[in-house]
Amino acid sequence: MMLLPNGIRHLPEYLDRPRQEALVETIRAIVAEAPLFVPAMPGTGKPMSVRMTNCGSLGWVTDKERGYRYQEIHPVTGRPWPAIPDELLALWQDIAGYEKPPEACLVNFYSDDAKMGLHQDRDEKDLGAPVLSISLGNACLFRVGGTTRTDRTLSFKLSSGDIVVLGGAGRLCFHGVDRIYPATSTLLKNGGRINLTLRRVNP
DNA sequence: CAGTACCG
DNA sequence: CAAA
Repeated sequence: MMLLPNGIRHLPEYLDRPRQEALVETIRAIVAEAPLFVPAMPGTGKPMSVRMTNCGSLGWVTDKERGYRYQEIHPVTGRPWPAIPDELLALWQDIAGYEKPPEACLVNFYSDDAKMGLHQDRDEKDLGAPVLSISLGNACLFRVGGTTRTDRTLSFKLSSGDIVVLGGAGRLCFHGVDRIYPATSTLLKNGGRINLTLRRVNP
């Protein structure tokens, strides 16, 4: 386990290849039920480069008019999100060290040219629970900073099967994805990267 | 500002 | 507003 500044935990190769493959199949089923959508920035409506969907009782969404929020239904289909699969609930039990289960699992799909700007996860009412992030597919350059945007940042590579835990002092740290490294994994036949983010929303 | 322009 |  790699301990980074602010107590952020990096668990390299936490998931072996068979577990990664099983997760990808599970995600395929979720995406079939809750299709990927293009999120838009609040105010400007500028589309983000990632596509996303969710599973869980709540999903994180954003659009021009209403901005960042959690809601119970898919913004395009209007249906409830699929349930969080047992394998992810088990992962949370094993790693998060938090009594209540996650309510939201954000599924972000990064094409090989997608990025995610530095941001904080601060839309959850329960900031005591950690945020658990799972990487699948092509590697990425991940960047983490401190709790203000101007704090110095540290960049490192995340590979398929890696898990990052933002908890404790690191819960509100700025973080983002600067680039995807194309063709660095054979897990996803069509390339790209999937990130799963498990979060507890309500105390 | 979960975004991006610009410059060196 | 800053890193890359």
